[in-house]
Amino acid sequence: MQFWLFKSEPACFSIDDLARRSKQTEQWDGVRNYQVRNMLRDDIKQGDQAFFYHSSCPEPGIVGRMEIVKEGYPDYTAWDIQSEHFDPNSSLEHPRWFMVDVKFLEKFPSPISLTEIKRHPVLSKMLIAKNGNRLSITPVTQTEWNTLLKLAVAKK
DNA sequence: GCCAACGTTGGC
DNA sequence: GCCAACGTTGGC
Repeated sequence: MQFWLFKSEPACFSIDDLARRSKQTEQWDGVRNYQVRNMLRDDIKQGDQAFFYHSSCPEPGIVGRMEIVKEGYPDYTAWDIQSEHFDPNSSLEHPRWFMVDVKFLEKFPSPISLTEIKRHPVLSKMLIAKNGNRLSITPVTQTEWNTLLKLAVAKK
């Protein structure tokens, strides 16, 4: 099993939104970055787990945990001319963009803030802690995953 | 294929 | 709202 961190702006889609979805499951659509596309298409597998990160908000940080329930498949919003994610260069024969389905697992009683991550000896090496990082999905190591989970429990 | 200009992300 | 950092675009 591999671990990931998925960013989302809570004003757009928050962990509470995910928890309220039917079956607490939602497609992670709208990714329009090639590095992240490659991860969605090739690397992220069913059964992998991911942290849910809230960005561009008063307190950016990790707010919970989810599971990948469906592996990469074409992001059909790219074919929808009405969608804000429409891309005329993505065709049915050669889909350019991919998405996965995620399922809510838990919301942490208290979020792990970016500030906390940045000053933590282990976590400060995470991509999320580097400014200018543009990737909306990043891999998380086993060590980082365990450390973050322990932090989440400790804050209960 | 280079690279300057531009657009976007995202923390502060 | 500012701006640093990065990705993308497009002229050459």
